[in-house]
Amino acid sequence: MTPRAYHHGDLHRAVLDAAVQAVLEVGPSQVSLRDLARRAGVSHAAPAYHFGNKAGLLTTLAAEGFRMLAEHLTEVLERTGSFLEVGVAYVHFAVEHRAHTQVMFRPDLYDASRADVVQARAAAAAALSHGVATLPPEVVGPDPKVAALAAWSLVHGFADLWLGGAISEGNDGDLTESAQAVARFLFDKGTAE
Amino acid sequence: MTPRAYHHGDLHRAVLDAAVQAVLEVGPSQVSLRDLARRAGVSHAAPAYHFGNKAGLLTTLAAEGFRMLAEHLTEVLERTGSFLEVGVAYVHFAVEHRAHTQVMFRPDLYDASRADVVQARAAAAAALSHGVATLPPEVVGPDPKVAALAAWSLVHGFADLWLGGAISEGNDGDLTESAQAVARFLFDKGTAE
DNA sequence: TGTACATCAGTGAACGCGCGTTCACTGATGTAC
DNA sequence: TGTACATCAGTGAACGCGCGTTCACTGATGTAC
Repeated sequence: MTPRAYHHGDLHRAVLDAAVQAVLEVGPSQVSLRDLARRAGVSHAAPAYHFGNKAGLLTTLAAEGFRMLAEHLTEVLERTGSFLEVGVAYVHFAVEHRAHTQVMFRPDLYDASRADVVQARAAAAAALSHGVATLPPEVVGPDPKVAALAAWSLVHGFADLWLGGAISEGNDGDLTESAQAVARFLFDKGTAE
Repeated sequence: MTPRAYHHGDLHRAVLDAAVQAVLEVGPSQVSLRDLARRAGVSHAAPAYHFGNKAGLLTTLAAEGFRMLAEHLTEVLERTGSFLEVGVAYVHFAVEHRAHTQVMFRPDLYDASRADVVQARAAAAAALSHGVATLPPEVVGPDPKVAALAAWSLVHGFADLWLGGAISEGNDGDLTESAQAVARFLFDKGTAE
């Protein structure tokens, strides 16, 4: 009943949501503030009011993404206690929050040194490391750092290849299954068969 | 002594080289034909003459990248016979040919269905698969496809994280060493310790 | 309950810019005879 | 060796466009008294 109030209510959020949609449609580098304003139904100058400029907007989106990822991984680890599940959760996150992920790992598009990004990103990395730390020693091997790095590389690479369309071909469909199989390949050395 | 001949000689190559440089400096999505023309010292319309349009230029660059990658991996496999070396070579390629790699795995920027890209890309995938096929059965496991996918995910993810600046922090410097350690983590299950 | 005032949220016109693409053109090169 | 002609490679002016950003503004909201 108030179709176009002067005050939007939560334009901050609306612009971010529009950005997610726009990233999915035109890619993270083609997003324009004017387009987001159009999508949100406000004047073209409004987004700049909330985010300063384009980089500011994408920085906020990246920080949000890392925060969500950290929470997601932590939740899965606490609930399942399985690092395999955490790996699969990483892949799921990337696919389900494709837009955020695409921005997060393209730091040339935003200000990667902004405090909120740095913090959220560290939290996500910590969640992964905590997961690795729960694995039995014979799986982790002599250097936990290497194991963590391998785990991160594996799930990140899998997600990136999937998102880039490089995987789907030979592999028919089911993402979870593929992700699990690949993660198992890495981490089921000494554990139960 | 012929500072500005009307005919460049090999403008095709010169524009591609300029594109590599430009990608390194401003990112693959910010490359503009006019900038490449400037870098190559020709009129702004010249690049379009050779590549049709911007997408055509990037498509050519992607195809060239996949071709080089396929050759590189094949060469290393034949020379060393070690799949571990192939994995490390993949990472090296991504780092040494950062510009090509960045374009190759951003198919929204180019025409991924063009024949030369499809072919070169298949060749690179085949080289990786051949590598996996040479591993002892107890390492590959029951499903060679999964092993190949895991291998690709691992090296690709490692390279992507490295390029994105996500790795260098905790890990001090030496790329080859890190890449080897990570690849060994994946593939030294049953093999010699 | 009412009024004055500060602050917040969003507007819309204007700017200057670099871009992709088109197009008629021109200079250089190659080929046929 | 010379000439005519076709083709190739690159030019430069022009077009229209969407963009980021600035800025004076205005409408709505919140607060002090």
